[in-house]
Amino acid sequence: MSDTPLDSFSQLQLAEPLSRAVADMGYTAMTPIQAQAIPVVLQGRDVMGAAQTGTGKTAAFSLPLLQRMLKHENASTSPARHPVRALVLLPTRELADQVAQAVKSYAKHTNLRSAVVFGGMDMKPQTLELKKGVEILVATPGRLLDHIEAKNAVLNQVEYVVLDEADRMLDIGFLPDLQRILSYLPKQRTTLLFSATFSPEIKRLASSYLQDPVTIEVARSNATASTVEQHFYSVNADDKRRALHQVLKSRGMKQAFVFVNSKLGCARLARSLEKEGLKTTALHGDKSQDERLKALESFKKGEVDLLVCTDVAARGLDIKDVPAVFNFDVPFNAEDYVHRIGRTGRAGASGLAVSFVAGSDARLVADIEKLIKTKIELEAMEFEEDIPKIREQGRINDGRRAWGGDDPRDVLDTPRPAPRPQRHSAPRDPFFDQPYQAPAATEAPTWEASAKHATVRGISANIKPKRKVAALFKAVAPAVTA
DNA sequence: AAAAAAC
Repeated sequence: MSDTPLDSFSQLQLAEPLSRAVADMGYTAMTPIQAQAIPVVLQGRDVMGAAQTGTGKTAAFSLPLLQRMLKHENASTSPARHPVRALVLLPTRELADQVAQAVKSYAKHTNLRSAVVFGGMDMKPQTLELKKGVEILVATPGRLLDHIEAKNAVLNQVEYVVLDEADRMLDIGFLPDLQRILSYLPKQRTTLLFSATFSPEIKRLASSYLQDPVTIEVARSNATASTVEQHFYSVNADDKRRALHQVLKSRGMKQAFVFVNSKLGCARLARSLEKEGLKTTALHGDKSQDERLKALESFKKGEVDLLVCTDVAARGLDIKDVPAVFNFDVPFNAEDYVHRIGRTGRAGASGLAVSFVAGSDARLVADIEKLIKTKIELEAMEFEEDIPKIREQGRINDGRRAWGGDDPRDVLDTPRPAPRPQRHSAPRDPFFDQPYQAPAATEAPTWEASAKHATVRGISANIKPKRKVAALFKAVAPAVTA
């Protein structure tokens, strides 16, 4: 190989059917991960590849694999005319679907066949395709094991394995299935791991699955794209929905991902945002696969503006031109923050990532700060509808609690009165079923009340417009962790 | 604290 780095696909001298496919897609220049990974994979080496979200990892492994499969005919004397030679594993069904489509388009001028199998869909059509024979199989782990055990998929000829979102595939929830799948594969093979995030522990674990790997790290692993503008607003849990409305309006944003930590919370939020007049759909793992694919499709087509979702949508989904990502809840894992906000600002586009931070999220925000090695400034959210009121009363403090935390009684462990039993059948969840209504001016909390709240936890009642996470954490942590 | 992945 020459010492000058390659930067265009034409320099790779890919087989004609592949360079034609690349040209069809309008690609000319390679991204850094592609420029570095493709030549290494072409040499047949194992790879652990880390690159920021949205920088073309799929092409970085698909193209050289296809190239090698074209150049090196399967020499085995297997009775199967089309044994599975390459296996690509992914942690979610939607992602498997997406990667399968990409592989298909790169392979469209070749004779290589590909198929995708994932759960939630009828086994039969997948079985038929597998029986016809495919060289490239894209799959999620559970359904693949079903097919292996039903002898629909025979993997003893596999030459290449790709674990996309590798750190997720190696985490505790997936590892048992993954190990079982790998036990069906030949020991002698090429293994490729790709992700935007690799923790040191995962790197160590990963290396036990690789033979003499080449580590490729484009930018720092765990880095967020520099084109994404990130904000963290300290918002009372009850104010998150109107904060969402306000940011969308003030930034003139139309489409956005809205991430929520639980499936139930996801369904509820989607429902109330819909009632509040936003075109919304929900994507989470309690929906049928049919509904999941439909939700994603309608978001892609722009039929809905908001995709309210759980972390099922955090990784890999490549939807063009989504301008914003909201973390309605701060994610439990800092890695997921990197992946979530990676849904915007893809392929060099600009993007906005807004996270709503409640008081009990201080630790999570500190974790994110550490992972992305970036100082996070917590910002106060000023609501437009409150500004006249604030002026009129001649105060800057609008009476909201100094940190957007849970009820202070929770923190202080004060017993609360039991909720009144409902006499009549009430809506299942009054809070989420009601559209947000601005409180009447007379109901505005007094300054005294706010000062009392604030002194209770030792934070100045005068909210500074920007506060550091560290300060917040220091103030809140003892009470929360106690 | 949850989600994801098989029926």
